[in-house]
Amino acid sequence: MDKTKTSHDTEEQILEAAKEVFQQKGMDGARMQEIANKAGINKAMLHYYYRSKQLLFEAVFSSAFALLGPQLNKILNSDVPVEEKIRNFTHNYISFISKHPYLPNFIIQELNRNPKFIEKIQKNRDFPTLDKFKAQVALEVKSGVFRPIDGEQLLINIISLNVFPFLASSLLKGFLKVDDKGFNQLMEERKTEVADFIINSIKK
Amino acid sequence: MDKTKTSHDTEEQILEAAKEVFQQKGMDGARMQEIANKAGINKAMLHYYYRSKQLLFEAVFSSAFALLGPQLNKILNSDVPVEEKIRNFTHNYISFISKHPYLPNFIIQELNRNPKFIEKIQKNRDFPTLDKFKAQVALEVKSGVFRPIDGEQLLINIISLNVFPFLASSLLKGFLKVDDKGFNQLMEERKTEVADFIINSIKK
DNA sequence: GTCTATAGCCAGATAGAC
DNA sequence: GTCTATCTGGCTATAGAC
Repeated sequence: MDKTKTSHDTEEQILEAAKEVFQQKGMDGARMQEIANKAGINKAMLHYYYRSKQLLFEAVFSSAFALLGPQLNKILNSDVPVEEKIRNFTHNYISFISKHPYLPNFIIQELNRNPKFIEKIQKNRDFPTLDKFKAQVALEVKSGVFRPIDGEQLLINIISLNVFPFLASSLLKGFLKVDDKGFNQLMEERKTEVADFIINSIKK
Repeated sequence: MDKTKTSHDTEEQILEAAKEVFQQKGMDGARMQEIANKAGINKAMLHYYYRSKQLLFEAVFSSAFALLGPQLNKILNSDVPVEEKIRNFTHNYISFISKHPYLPNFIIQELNRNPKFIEKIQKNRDFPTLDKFKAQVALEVKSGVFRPIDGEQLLINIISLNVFPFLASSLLKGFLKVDDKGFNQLMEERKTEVADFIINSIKK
């Protein structure tokens, strides 16, 4: 057990604990003490490794955002037809969410709080590009398979239908008067319902 | 200018200022000082009228939530066909949002932070009910006008498509690489695009 | 009802021993 | 690298004069 190994472990434990707390409580609601407790170390160590709450937060935010790129690239830049992309994305999204339940809400919330984060992240090399997806959609429209629809609007629709219900789960649970079990049931049905809904709409 | 009038004005000014600050910053990020400044009065007055930050927050939250009921009742309980409800709701939602830009995000965020709020609000007498809408949809399905679709799922879809883009505006702006102007243009197009998208999907 | 001044607390950050 | 103890500032809330 050399020093490097120990250092690496502690740093990693802090980041894990910080992810949990920041993603559930947000920047303003998070407490350094809670992160320290969850990491099983002292509050002073947080500052030793990350200097300040702000810097620790940014480390968490960047690593959270980095998970989104691959998800979106799946739908944008893979080599399959649009229809299959939609089915894949819709079906896979629930399992992604169950691994990272607080992630979409966290990202959207903190991005609204501080929109300049987006600039930083756009410069990232694996930031997803829309060109391929838009070209695919345009081709399907031109060849008469799809009704006329803008690729960007379609993409907004796909993301909206998949992401929103999890963002607003509390609201929907209250509104539809279902408990956790009932809500999960509805989401399970959406694995196929959403893709059908989209494809019914765009196909001629 | 009697005392009652003065009192009423001050209380109202505080609530207005509190709405702005709480809806932009959330419970944790809001500062009583900022609310006082915005209301043009002293910090002590906030406590004089509302006792604590928590109670002031709850006043803001309740009044924000109360705006949602009428919006949803429009689509759920008016006496027009489903198709028309969808067009009306979709078209009207943007002008509603432009009056209350931070409202949906605020409600969803704070509801996630503290899900017990929903219980309080469900007891409200004008809490929207889904029965009529679900019956209408079921009838259209039975008579063969709509393809088979569950009313609850359709409702989730309608809300998702309309609300999400505004919730995630920062994310979408960065992602689609558009500025405020370009984003507003996209949202303007959605006034008709979203309704078409939904109706194309559900109509046989 | 409205203000100024301040109490009291809590959280982020640091000093310094080991 | 890790800890305990402490500083410092900022925020909610209240006391008390007018």
